Amino acid sequence: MRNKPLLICVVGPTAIGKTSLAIALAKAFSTEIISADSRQFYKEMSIGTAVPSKEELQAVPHHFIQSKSIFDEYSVGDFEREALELINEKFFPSNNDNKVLDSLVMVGGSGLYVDAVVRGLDEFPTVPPEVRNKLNSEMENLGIEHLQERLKIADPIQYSKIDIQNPHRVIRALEIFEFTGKPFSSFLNQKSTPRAFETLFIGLSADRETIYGRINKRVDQMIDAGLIEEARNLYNHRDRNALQTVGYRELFNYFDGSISKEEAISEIKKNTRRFAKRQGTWFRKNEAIHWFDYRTKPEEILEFIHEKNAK
RNA sequence: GGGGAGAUACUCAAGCGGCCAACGAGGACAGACUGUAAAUCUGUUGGUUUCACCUUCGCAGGUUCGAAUCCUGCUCUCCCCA
Repeated sequence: MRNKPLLICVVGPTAIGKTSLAIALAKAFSTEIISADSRQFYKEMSIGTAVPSKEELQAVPHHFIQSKSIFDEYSVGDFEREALELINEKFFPSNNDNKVLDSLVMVGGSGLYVDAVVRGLDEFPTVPPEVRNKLNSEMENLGIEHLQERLKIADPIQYSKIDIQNPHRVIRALEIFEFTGKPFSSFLNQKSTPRAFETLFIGLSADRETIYGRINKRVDQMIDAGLIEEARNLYNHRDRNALQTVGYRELFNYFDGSISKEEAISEIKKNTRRFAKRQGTWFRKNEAIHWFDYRTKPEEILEFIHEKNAK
């Protein structure tokens, strides 16, 4: 008999079948689903992010799906806080009338978001967007070298640790310094917050060819389902961060005439394949994941979880 | 039938006597990753016993100390005139 509740994390590359497995598991455990998918959060996007269908959403209570707007400022940190709060409330309700759950299912292909909930990030203050905007334009005008030099002085530790060629990394470290006056590295490795639940990772996998085949097929289905219209309605907001997303960017390029429709579609496929590759790289190094072939019956995985959980 | 242009690694494409296993781009593969993460960035991409050697630039010869680069013939592709 275990003493901590269980968070079952379903991970794997895009289009592998995480959604339906998660639903099967949640049903079996009479519990609910937390989405750890950095793009399914947004209510303005649905076809291109492959959010669960109406039926699927009705079958099991889902959290975080389409709960935000692309106009919101939303980050992994926010997600970690909100998800933890929710998990806590489900496992240890503050109100005695609420049902106590002893397990929850979390699904998602966003490695960093999953890890944030399971392992936690260090605490950083929220930096106002103007700080980053300023750094972005500084980079445009003066080049990355200039920012690198600044970081070298502001935070030599981080400077030697991060990929200095990567603007996102350099700017992030600098924005923390700019806003707080303290180096980014000084926020690292604060006290680790222990989780009040156990985590069990279930990974779905398939050989490369299979994944790619599924991706190609799914992209065609998205187009048939009206992705082009969905993207067209968002075209005016194409600069929003949430819309820096595979399936939308390529169509924006089609709308402004830089590529043809056919090119856009094959670019979506290509970029989705690359995305799946990066997901694989991220998850592969997580040794806690128990991998299953994508065709494995949910019952079999269920049995595995029960076995594992009894120990 | 006559005239012209060209054949370079997975693709496109530079190179026009030595600094070339061969610029660059694409693609593919691999990797990184603490609030932009479906983002962003990095590396590799002829072979091997990998700080060295071997085999490559349509094919076969030749010139040269030395050729992807020059010469000859052949094969194929494209364009123009008939």
